[in-house]
Amino acid sequence: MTPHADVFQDYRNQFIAALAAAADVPREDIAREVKTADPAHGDLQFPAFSLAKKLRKAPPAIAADLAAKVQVPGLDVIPAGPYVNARFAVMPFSARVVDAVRAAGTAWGHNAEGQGRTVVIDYSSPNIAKPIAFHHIRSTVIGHALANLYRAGGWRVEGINYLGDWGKQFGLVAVGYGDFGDPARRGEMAHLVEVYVKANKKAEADPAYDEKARAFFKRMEEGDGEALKLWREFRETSVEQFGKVYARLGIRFEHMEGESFYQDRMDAVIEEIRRTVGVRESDGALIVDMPYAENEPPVLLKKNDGSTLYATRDLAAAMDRHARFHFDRALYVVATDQALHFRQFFTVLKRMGKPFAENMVHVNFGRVHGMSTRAGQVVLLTDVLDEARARALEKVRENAKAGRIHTDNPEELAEQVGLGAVVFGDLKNKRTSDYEFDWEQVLSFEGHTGAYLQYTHARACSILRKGGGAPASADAALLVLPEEQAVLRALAALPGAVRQGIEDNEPSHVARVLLEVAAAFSRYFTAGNQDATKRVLLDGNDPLRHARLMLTDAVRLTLRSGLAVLGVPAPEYM
RNA sequence: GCUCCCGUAGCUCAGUUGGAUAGAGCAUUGGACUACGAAUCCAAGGGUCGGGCGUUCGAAUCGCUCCGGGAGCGCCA
Repeated sequence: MTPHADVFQDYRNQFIAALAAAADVPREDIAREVKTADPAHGDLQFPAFSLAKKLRKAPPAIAADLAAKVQVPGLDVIPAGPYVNARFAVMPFSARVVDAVRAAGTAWGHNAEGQGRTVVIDYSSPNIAKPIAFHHIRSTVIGHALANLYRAGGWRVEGINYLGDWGKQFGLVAVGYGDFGDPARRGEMAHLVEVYVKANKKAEADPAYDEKARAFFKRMEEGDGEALKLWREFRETSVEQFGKVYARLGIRFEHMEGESFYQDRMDAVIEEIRRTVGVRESDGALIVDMPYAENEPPVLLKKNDGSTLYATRDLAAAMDRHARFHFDRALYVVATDQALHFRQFFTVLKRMGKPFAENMVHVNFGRVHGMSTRAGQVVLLTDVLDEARARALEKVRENAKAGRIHTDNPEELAEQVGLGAVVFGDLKNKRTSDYEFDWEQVLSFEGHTGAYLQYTHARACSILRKGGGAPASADAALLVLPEEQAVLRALAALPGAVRQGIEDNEPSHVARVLLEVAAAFSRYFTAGNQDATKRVLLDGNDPLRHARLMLTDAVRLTLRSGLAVLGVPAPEYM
């Protein structure tokens, strides 16, 4: 990784430096204003309005003046009204992009800025014994992509699956098991979920039943052997099931933990809070004694029966994680619903005098709406993945029959395509926006979907196979077609998307760039249908053929690299 | 009721943190396979950026307000 692999950023920095020197103002004043331009105008634009007051001149005059002074090799600078526009000259731009991509290979887009820093990412973290519905895909897939993203940024990543394996919901399952349980289906996750749903419903209607569940959990906290034995068994069943889904998604956590991990530290944590912030009793419960906004609920550490709550366990876990990993950043990939909890939880840590609380972030995401179910039940994640695989398989068979593809393992390919559709479907939008669940949309392989990226990647691979692979060297100066220049610009955007993705904890930045790459390359290779001179695989030993193969290889590498970050498989045939 | 988030094409969403004529996909209509594989591409129609007021050279983006939707608001996680 050379420090200047981000070609786009290099040009931008040079443009800024030249403008600052020409206008005799601090670089920061210019840097704020320089944007990527509409392709019709160029690659970079600087609106001169902000200098008008300082220089006491009209913006168009400033732009004209600056344009005359700014000289950067490889950058064509043109004044246009109040704007100073700049366009990358075909050379050296083309050569720099192609060289950078091929030097980095499948690590294209990566950087080393996080070197020596550690991020802890709490993601997926399902609640054991609660329904594992489709919406769990969000924390899992976003967290996984973030883990990959930070690794691509040079960070040390400690991914933690922090199971919700402690709390009243276990009491509900245990008590409910007596009434609704089927011993023959004892080891089935789906059965546990059924029991939970029924017990939860009953508890909502009957306070006495809820009380029984609470009492069971209290027994767990007191170390009751029989209660813990049942808990251990249910936990085991759930973890086993989760493992299958994670394997399918290609996810491996550095740490598999759970709230139960901290049960024996509750007293010490509460004692520390008592010493630093203060605690007090309220309606029989133990709460953190600090100012609360009107209408804001207090942070509860213990219920009136003495058992603990998740806030208490989260506090213990946070301190433990900092002690273990000395993190520079800690992410909690959890739905927006829990915003209040995290705000309070971080506030308590700050009041306890923990500076690391400043580096903790609630990476929130929106809800999944409209989960209209087929049989009136929750939509399970595995159901969606199965359905996606089934639909992809139809398409694979169809294409194989038509002679378009040859694969010796249609099932595996279908699984990859189905997975790509579901995973990418979740990651392509900003994580904070709500998610509209729609079978047709989630399972779609047409348009700008996961399959689109995979297809484009497979096509690039196909062209390379037919063309005898990527050449050792070629002349990038020959890549003068507008279609080729558009592809190059898309490729050059990946490093910026990775950096921005880390800054915003937002995988969709990478997803968007990949769509741009695929769209630009798709336009390019279908242009060859109409106009044979635009094809990659020209006859003979044409230098242009070499240059285009090299470009195709760069596309292939960019898609592979980006898809890997998103956790989407990239098959070579499709 | 209070707090926070959201409202952009018929539908699902982008919109470079205040910059030039608001963009994609789906759906609709028309077109491109004897072709580097059509899970693709091209074209067309479709917009008072929820309404109003304001801030300034400039607003989908910032502020105020109204309308509409969502979430959270003590012993669940």
